[in-house]
Amino acid sequence: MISMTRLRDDETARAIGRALLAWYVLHRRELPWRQSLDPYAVWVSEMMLQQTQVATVIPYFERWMQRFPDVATLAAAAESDVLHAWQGLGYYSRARNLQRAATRMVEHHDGRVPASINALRALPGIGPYSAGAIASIAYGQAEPLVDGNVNRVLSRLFALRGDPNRAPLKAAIWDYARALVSAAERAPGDFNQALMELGATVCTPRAPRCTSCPLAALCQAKKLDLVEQLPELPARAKATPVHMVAVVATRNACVLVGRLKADAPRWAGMWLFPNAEVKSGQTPEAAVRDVLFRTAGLRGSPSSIVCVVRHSVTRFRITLDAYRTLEPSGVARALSVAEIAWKSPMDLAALAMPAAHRIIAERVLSDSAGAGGS
DNA sequence: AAGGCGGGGGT
DNA sequence: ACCCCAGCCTT
Repeated sequence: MISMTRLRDDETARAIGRALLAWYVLHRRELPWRQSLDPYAVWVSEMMLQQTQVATVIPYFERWMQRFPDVATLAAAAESDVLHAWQGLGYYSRARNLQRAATRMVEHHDGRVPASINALRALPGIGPYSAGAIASIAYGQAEPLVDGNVNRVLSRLFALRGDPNRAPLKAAIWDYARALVSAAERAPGDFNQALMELGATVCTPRAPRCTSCPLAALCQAKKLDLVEQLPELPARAKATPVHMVAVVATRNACVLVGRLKADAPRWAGMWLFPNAEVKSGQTPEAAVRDVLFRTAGLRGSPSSIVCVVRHSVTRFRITLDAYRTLEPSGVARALSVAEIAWKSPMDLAALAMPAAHRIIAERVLSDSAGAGGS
């Protein structure tokens, strides 16, 4: 492998920069957030791209920029609007952090996205990666960044053994990234984007396209036939199956939904159908009755299945059975939620719901439209 | 249906 | 320096 001391003042770093930038000019994808270097747009796109792929992000980004075109608009927005705009992207703390950071920018940074790494790092939701991305892409500073793509590209390029997400290799990769971006000082933002673009489109996790790679001649993993072995990421734990039920309680052509409390561990402030895990030894029907009573104080039993939603989140593979419960008895009260409401299926569209519950809501709407039309 | 991917925050 | 996080896409 090429040592850091060699790389720092070596022609190798400049050769890598030249080859990568020449490739990037020809192969960069035209993406909405690349049309301007507005720091706000760069920041929003980076937050959206953190755990979500480019193709998914594009329509969200465009809607977001229409709805919240600048820091001040975002800071002043209602949280429910922010969550609604983020709905479907997942990991909703990203959206809440975005708005919290916007508020701080209004209070402490003259309503602008700060440029210094330290000021960026102090903002909620901005860690080492995002700070480097904003500083280099939006402000042209020679700051490094390391994400999953960079881990993979540099692990291969320099044939680095070990887990890139753990010390000591983690620190070494940041050092390599810093040395490389410093050697590409004329265009640090483009260099960093080129590194990630290469990882996303050529130096892919599986079946990398080495024959199309501008760095193939310099790649130590290719030379040593280690491309498929690197990076050395640990195997993930297997997903745990979880069985859950959701209740679609109906009354007067409306359905019952609850808004989670602000301190809920996840989906805080969002709207969900009453739901609970089916504990071992418990029947789904019992789980439905139980959660309907504990959430809203209503008594009722499931009559039919609305739909079954299968989705995976982190290390859980969830099967969510949605049960229709007709005319439950009692007056709905917000017991374990911040607010409980009967909504017409059409009105559900205005609420911020996580993806699995949005699927149920869409099904409820299409069922009700079918019933009304027949 | 199963497997793969990831940056930030909290401890 | 860990561990955890409640999604989506590809195979």
